[in-house]
Amino acid sequence: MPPTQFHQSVLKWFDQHGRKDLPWQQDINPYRVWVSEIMLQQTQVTAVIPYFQRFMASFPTLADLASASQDRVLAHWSGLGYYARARNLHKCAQTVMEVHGGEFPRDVEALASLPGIGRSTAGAIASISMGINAPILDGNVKRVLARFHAVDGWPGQTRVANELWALAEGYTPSKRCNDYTQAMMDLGATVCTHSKPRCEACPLAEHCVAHARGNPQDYPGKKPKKEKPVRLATMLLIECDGDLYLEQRPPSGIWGGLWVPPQLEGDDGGEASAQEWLAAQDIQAGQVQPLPPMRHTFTHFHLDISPVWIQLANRASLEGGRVAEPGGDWYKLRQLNRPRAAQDLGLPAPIAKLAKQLDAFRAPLLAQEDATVL
DNA sequence: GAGTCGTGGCG
DNA sequence: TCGCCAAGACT
Repeated sequence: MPPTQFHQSVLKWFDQHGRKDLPWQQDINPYRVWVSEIMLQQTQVTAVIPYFQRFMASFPTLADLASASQDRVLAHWSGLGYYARARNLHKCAQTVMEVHGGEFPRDVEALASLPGIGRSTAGAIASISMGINAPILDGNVKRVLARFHAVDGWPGQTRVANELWALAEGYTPSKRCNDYTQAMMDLGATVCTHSKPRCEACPLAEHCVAHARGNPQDYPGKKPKKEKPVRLATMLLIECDGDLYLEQRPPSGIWGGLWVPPQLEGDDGGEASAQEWLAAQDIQAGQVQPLPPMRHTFTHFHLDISPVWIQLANRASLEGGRVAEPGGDWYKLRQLNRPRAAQDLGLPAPIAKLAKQLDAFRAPLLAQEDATVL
């Protein structure tokens, strides 16, 4: 099928069925498109929309983002995952301000050299917000092209990726490249879906090899799977008079820069381990009580969490035992559990959940204490 | 090339 | 409940 016919079919379909009302499709400019593309990496549209809205309300321009603190940027990312995206986003904003005079370079390679922007994201920003003829190859486009040409193999392999990039480049039109880019993503997201593709609604079905073979679901090839290892952690929910003690994670790695309770890694002893830890730290605690364990699954491992609620009579008892480890701070549970937009703190999703559980756990006990006093 | 890096939804 | 996966990039 000649490229001209291919993109004409796709554009015609887009005019009738494409999405045009997503938040980042309004008031299009490189900044908004860039933020949306970063948020949408490995993340579905429905999850991104509220984050994008809050983000734009707080950081309307590139300059606003560049001058914000990393903590505040991470707080706006809290719950969205892949936090390196937020750290790179912040760094990228500052780079564009300092190196490019506050304007994104109108050049795909220059875009791709910026932090957090790879080849595909650079193509999306360039085509959608600048009208530059540049191909993209995100998960949607990979799926559409792999099926259309029945490309065998997993796209993680260089050979397969090169093949798909060549196809993507060959089909990208010089006119309406912005609509074409959006159209291919829409087609992959709404018609050529990974399970139960709606081939009857596809403008390319007539010439699609996988459709002709009757096995579109077999493309693209699946990534070879591996067992996810299980890691253990006892999380110490140290609480004093409604405040929770949290520490900031190191700048890179899991939950980099986010706030979490002290944890005993590789240990699921729960209450017993917590007691041991308290004794070793020479900390006098009040009540020590286990909360229901939870499993949190990352891309490449399971984390089995044993939360323990540790009540302290006063904060000094903790500070006395942990003077060697500064960097922690106290946060009001009530504040941690406010709606996300009001938060000023980046919390990983399971930690936010734990904070809520702890609050719920404490409520009836507090009521009981009040009743006893009366 | 293989690992690392989150989270929520869905079958 | 559980595995798979969704608008990838970086080391």
